[in-house]
Amino acid sequence: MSDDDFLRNYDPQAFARPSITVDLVLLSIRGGRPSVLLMRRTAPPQADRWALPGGFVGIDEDLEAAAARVARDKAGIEGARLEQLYTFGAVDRDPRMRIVTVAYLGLMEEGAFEDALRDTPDRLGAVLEIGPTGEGFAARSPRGEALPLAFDHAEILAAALMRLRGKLDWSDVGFSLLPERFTLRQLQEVHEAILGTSLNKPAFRRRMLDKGWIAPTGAREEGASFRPAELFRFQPNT
Amino acid sequence: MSDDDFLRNYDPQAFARPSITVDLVLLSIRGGRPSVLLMRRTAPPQADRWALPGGFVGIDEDLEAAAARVARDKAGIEGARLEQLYTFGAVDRDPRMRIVTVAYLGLMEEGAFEDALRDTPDRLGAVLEIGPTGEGFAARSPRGEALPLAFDHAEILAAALMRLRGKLDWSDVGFSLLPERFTLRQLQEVHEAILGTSLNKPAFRRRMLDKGWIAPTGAREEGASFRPAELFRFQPNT
DNA sequence: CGAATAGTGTCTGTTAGACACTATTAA
DNA sequence: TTAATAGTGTCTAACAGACACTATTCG
Repeated sequence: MSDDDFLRNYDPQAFARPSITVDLVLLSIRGGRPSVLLMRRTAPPQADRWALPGGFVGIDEDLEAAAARVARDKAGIEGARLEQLYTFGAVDRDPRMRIVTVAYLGLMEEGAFEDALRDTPDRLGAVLEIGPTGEGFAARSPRGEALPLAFDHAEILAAALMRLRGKLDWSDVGFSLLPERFTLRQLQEVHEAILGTSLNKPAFRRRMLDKGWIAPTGAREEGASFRPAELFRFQPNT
Repeated sequence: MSDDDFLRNYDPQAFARPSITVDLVLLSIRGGRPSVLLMRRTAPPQADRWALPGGFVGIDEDLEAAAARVARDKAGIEGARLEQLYTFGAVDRDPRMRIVTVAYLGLMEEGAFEDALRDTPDRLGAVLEIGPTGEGFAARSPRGEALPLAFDHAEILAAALMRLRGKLDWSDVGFSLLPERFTLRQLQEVHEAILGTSLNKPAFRRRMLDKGWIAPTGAREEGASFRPAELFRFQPNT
């Protein structure tokens, strides 16, 4: 930024400028399907459409802090793994005023996600569908009805799922979607849900064990009606 | 965003809000090394430090349009491949006022980059260095002097180079750094410059040809003092 | 014991690195 | 012909998919 520009814009009131919000894709794997928290809009514009939880960024608030605050206050979620996704700033993305939004992806295990949905009629865990190359995006209610989305939130959701897919096999994002202790089968189910494909069991096990990211706990699954699987935990690489 | 929040913030003057800028990492491979355009700051704060070209986002201007405008007006560059990188919004990243900046990565071939540096004393093509895992970042003048960077621009530059590295082998970014017709050796040099390693020639050729991204033009290099190499061009996958 | 899932051994095809080789051009 | 680089053939090691197999636990 040159100083000319700076001086012309120093007075925060002097020129009209966009507002900044954060919007959150709070995602988990529920029943083997990728699910995100959506809120029903109760007033115009876009009343009765479904929207991501979001909020304005405070003047003295870091972007990550704003995302964490929105997750807590609007969605009742703490402890999600938050990661910046992309910034959406099309001039006409909100009909009311110019709003640039920084989208964050928040990952959590199924239990925490379910807790956040309790007793809240205007909140829902939407199932995401998307084709192998990112085409054919849809958000559906758990019963399968297509959900109309507000603003450009379909674009944000598609970007979130594609980001997850891209990072899944070289980063540790998959573990953020599981409880602290998990079986290899659960880990495979998470990967299959995100990728939308089925995976080969021996190859998956080998790959995961070779990465050195998981350590056996010695404990085993409880409550299984047949042979219980070993429980592993995530251990960042040495 | 809930309507409560919306109403409290509807009046653009009612609450203090961050400003939005775009900052550009305009990058090319020059002499086999990754180089970015930096501008010397001539006034406080951070006078004599080196900064990325940037500018405020207009109230009726898309983010991409702002990035293209800054590339043209501040750097004299048109036709770069622009891609959103990351949004930096730490509260104290600029000492004057709260500024959230959306960083864009702009790639171009060496010739276009050289043109942009002509006759401009306060502008420079800085050579970037970074370790294999992203540590040890440095920006140096072509003569090798370390360049002090303004604000959080070292962080932005490191993110840019790591993004390039990550995308290099599955996307077509490498071709944006080459002229329309290029030899496989030039393509390999671009990859080596970005990755900071040397690559195996036969393996590299096979991989590139197998991807189906390049097509022979039939023409050959001119002016080589020995056997001239075949010229290829980029052709998006069928 | 039988059902059902956990977990393994092994074959095969693909791909990358290494290295030596042949091919082609200008001087 | 020679120097120098373009371009190829082939061996080997690493790794993923496929499939069949063994192991373990509950009822």
